[in-house]
Amino acid sequence: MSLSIGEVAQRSGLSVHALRFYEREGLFANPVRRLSNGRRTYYEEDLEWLAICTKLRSSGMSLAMIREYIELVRQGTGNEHQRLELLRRHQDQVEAQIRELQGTLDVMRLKVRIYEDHLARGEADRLWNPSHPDTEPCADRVDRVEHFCEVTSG
Amino acid sequence: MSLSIGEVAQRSGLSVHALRFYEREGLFANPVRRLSNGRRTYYEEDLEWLAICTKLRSSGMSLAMIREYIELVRQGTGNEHQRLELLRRHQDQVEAQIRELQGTLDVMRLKVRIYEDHLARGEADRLWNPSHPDTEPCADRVDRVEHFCEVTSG
DNA sequence: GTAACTTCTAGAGTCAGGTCTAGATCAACA
DNA sequence: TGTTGATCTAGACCTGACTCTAGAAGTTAC
Repeated sequence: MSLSIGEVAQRSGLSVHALRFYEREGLFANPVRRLSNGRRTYYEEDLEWLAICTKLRSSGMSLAMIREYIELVRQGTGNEHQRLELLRRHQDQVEAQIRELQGTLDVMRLKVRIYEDHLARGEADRLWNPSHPDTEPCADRVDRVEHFCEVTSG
Repeated sequence: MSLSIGEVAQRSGLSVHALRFYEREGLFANPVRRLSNGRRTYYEEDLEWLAICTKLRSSGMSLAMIREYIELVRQGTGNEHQRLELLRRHQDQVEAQIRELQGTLDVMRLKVRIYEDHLARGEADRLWNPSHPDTEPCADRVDRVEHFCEVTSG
């Protein structure tokens, strides 16, 4: 029921280096236990917490914020308001991030479509009329100003 | 119609340091022009590109990828397939990131709700029955295993 | 018993993406 | 004419989140 650092690394997806680093940084809920020979030994609940931890990390929560949270947890009951506030703060950040990404995504989809159309036309042009007059005079400028201007004005 | 580095910094939101850094890193579409006294001078199109650039950055596109893109643009027409592929690659990344964030968000919303309920009950308890038997025996464990377990199993 | 493997600690190195400093030049104003 | 203030270059420094190294010691398999 107890795991070595290597096993935890495998199961959590974190490196042994990262596990030691997280410990130094105070990111474990409980102090990591040692065997009599000095080696670290982990339990199921450590893995559970690490899973949460990496989930929060992947949503962009900083190690500092995770430490803040786990410190509140370590203090025990009575600070739930603070924990709630902390989670809400990150939730707001994540929501803002999603909105931002959605915005960029819309623009990129448009851009991709324009390239696709351009290529389709370009290939057709080459088949029918190699020196088509509508060909862009300066790909660079068209690229930035026409194809991407929605970014700047949106 | 031409702008100093300070003006560009103000309008783009990037620092003068960052602008010089971006230039060194080859992130400008055109080489930045200089006045006779050696000072940089920028044009509208540089601002437009910087706006695009920061949009892409804010969606997590690395400077390396932006450079890759702008290098294709600089090469002129003929590599639209590569540009398209590059944009699609990033689009996929952004989509994956959004899905990931949505997942974390769902979990956090649940967590927040649990804290809210807990606080509501906790306060009610305190009013009616200060030593309510349902009170959690170990906030720490409950916190990790009960409240957050959806993270590990979802 | 010895080779191969894992772990330990302290501390150095890495990478991205900037940020800041020093010392010089240049411009604007009273 | 002196004083701000903006800019220049080269290069050092910073932060966050690891990652790696060296040297020692314990573990496992044959």
